[in-house]
Amino acid sequence: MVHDSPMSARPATVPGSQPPALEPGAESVGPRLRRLREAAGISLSELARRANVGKATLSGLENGTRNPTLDTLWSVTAALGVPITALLAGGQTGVVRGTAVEATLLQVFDDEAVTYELYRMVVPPGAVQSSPAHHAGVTEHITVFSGVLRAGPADDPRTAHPGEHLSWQSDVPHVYEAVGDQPVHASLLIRYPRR
Amino acid sequence: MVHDSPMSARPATVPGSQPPALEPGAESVGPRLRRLREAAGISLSELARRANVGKATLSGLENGTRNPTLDTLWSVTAALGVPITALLAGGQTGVVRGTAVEATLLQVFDDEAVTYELYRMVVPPGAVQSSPAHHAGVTEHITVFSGVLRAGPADDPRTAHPGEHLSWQSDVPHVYEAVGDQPVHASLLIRYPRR
DNA sequence: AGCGACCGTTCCGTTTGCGGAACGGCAACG
DNA sequence: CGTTGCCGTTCCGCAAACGGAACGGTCGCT
Repeated sequence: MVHDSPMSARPATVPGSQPPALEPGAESVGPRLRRLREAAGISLSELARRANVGKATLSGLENGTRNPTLDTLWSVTAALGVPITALLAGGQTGVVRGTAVEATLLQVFDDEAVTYELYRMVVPPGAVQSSPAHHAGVTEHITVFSGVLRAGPADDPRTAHPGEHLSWQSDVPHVYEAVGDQPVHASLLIRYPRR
Repeated sequence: MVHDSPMSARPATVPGSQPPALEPGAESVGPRLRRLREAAGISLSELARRANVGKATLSGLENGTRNPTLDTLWSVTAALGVPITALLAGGQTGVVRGTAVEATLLQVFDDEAVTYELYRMVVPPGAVQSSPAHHAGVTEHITVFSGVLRAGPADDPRTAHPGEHLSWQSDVPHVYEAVGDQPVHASLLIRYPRR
């Protein structure tokens, strides 16, 4: 079930989400494609030829007047020799904001009986983030990049310095807090055993 | 930051690249979407409702009988709260293959004085991967997803079960090995303090 | 100048992805 | 039982993305 995101706030997938025209990240696809093509030093016509797509398609894609098909994206990025994520990454990662932390969803792993969500987390100094209990069996794993983090179960938090690791069962309320006046950068891995 | 990707080489952009039907990675989008949706614990109809797409679209998408529009992909992944790359990634990231392990570079973090490389690692059973010493100060952090891993300094490896964590100083030769006959899936975080 | 090659855009008929409305299947109720 | 509710699939008219063929513009060359 909707494994609650770490900060309990869902990424605002507003129920009545009505994309008015184009998605936020979509409009950047055109410019990005154009830059990639020009970096490869080939013309629009040439790329269209190599990718086996129409020049009209490519033109419209670069100018943002078309809503390309996945096939088209595969063809174009393959012909450019870049991963398809080069056009799509970064724009719309799931960002979760709590009162004190900001976490960006980087990857989701689905293994046989477990789902892992990997976040990149920043905890600014001067505030404490409390997070309610998750479902039973959920564990969190943090590796600190920089700063000093105090985190864990609300009644028994622990401290980690850069390069160190923390993990705990998150079926109880837990907290995150930056120690000192430096923000904490860390990776957060949440493990959800599939019920 | 411009962390040069480890494999900056162009993937050969075959001149006569003629994609016959569907691209190699495209066929995996359907199953991946289905698993993400089921991991979120919601029905097809429910996801269609939240994403403002037709059930027909979603059904066809999961079964691989449609060639979705970028708009559709944005809507669906946004409603799931995952980055769009969760459906598309994996095709062309930097893959590092050793004699026994295969690691996919997911992210590079450059913080003030440290660089982190985050890998997704698979260790097949029946072989031992030896890795030479890195520079001083380099540490490795592993979280096991599935399988049982035995890894660490060559003279003192330790064992980790699913959900458990290992870390060690990797300035000495170290090893990775799957215990039992199941492959090990894990995340590997390597920390390089900037000299 | 004229000519040819190529550029990127626009027009247009065909193809196809799109959402809405059915459909059958299944489980939970009265 | 019949009814209700939701599931996932299939049918279908419509909007739109598609490739091919024009188009005007800008270079080199004769």
